[in-house]
Amino acid sequence: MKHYLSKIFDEAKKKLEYLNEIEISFSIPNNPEHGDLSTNAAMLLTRKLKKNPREIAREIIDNLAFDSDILESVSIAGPGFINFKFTQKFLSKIITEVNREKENFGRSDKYKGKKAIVEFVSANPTGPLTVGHGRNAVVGDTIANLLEAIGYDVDREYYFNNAGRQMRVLGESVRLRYLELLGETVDFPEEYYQGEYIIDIARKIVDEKGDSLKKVEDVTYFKDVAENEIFEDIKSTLKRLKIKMKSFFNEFSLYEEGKIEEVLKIFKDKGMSYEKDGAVWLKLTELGNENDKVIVKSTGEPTYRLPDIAYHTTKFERGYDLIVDLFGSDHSATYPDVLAGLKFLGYDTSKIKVLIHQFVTIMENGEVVKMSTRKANFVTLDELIDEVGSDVVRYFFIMRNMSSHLNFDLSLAKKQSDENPVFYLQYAHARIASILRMTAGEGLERSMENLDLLTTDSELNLMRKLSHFKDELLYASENYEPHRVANYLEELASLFHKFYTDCRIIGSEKNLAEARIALAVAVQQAIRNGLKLLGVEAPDKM
RNA sequence: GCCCACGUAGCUCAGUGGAUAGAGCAUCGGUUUCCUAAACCGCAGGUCGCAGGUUCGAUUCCUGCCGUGGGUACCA
Repeated sequence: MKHYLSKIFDEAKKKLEYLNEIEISFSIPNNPEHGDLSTNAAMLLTRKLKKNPREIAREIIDNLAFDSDILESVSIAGPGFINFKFTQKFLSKIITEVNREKENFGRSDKYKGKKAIVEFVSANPTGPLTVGHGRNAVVGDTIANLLEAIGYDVDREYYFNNAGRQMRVLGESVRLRYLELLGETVDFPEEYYQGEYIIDIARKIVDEKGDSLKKVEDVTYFKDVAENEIFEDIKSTLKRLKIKMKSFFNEFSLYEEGKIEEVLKIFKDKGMSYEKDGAVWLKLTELGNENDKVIVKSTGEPTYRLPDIAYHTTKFERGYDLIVDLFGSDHSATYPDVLAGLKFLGYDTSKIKVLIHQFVTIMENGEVVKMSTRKANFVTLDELIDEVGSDVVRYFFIMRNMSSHLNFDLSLAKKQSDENPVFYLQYAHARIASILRMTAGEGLERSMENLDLLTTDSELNLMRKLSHFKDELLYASENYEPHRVANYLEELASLFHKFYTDCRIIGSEKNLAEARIALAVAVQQAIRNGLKLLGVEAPDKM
């Protein structure tokens, strides 16, 4: 629809020069009585032309050469909107379009040939994924799906660090629990990992090695076992959510390949770093940031900034056109340093899109459940999936704008009742499947021959909604706002349920019934395609 | 203190500078001889945190204030 309007406006620009001076956009009016699409072009020109916007609108309309088979009416309304109402004939074409494109309906090739990398989850293997990681995992995977839907070739990457202090503490935590299981009295420090899973890992070591490691003080073995166990657990959780990473990038490889040294040397050679108090500092103030920051500690160990910068240089070297990083808001302070460093090294940081999602608050029985990996009192993502299933988990994490705090009501989610919006969507899909089973039994078949019989408001509104699917997906993808897809699908499902109530199929005249089946099938396809992008099942029966 | 988000109906939240600010849940009422009532329809519910500013027009953009969360480490 927008495509057609852009076309006739381009024609009009030849006659009305002033149309070139503004950006003409079309939006969907809130009130359906205002037509299918509308533009505020005339209002934007009031100042420039010093004329009444309604007069300008009149002039624009007089210069629009439109086909009356496509546009039913073009009218001026309110302060100077131009409203466009499309014909039934044009609207119903969407049904044949869906039928033609099937599982590709909604997708586009706008970014075909471009390569993108989406880095997400990136939790270090120190414990099971928590509900907090869940939001990151689901949002990241869905964004990757959306980028693929608009043509990108997308790689999903998980970045992690299995060296450093965190992991030493992990190894030591396991060792102490191991000694405990062997009957020794140990003093287990509060800052160590308190979770039950540490004891499970220690028990496994006891089972396999008995007390042979009792005298071993080096934590390497304990650390390695813990890392493997935990990583297997993380991977299985991701798998349950249907998340498949292309690669797991280990920070350690940056040291092995000399990337860290390389970057450090450049900073040093170009006078961008200096030593103070035994540490190496990066002159971030010279790059426009607030404070200089340490990149190598006095212990000789780099802070996360240096490997992060080195890591990102590999993303550039790997030739990506778009580099998406998804972090929780607790990382919001780290990326400006990394970007500044990369910019200094000469990389085009406009290719990097840093996305920050806000925290998840878990509510249970009206109370906030506090989460911390180190302390024991967290809800794991796995437990959550056990309770409500992968579909509900994915949908709950995606249905809100990532910039808003997410209130996850555990008691409600556990209910698995009809209060849950994901069932509403799935039910619409299942209901159509059921209709198709029933109508087939009646000898009715989908037909594209008489789509002009679809003239009631419920039918027209459904066709309008379907017509917007592609634009909605493109907008959601380009703006990294996956929750819009969920919102759109809920609206589509709602319109379908209304159609179901208003327009019967079995019992209607044959041509009408078969045209309605065609509409229902198109809706089902759109819902299925949308749910697929969200990673949610589209069941045929519920 | 400073930096980044957020603040919309009782609750959870949509809302692409536009027209009468919407949905779900919760409350109350209605709809089934008929393709799944996991649905549909209706009632009620709002100083869009507060105060300024820009604009023909601001929930939307800017500034200040208040509130919530996060950050401000030689933790990540």
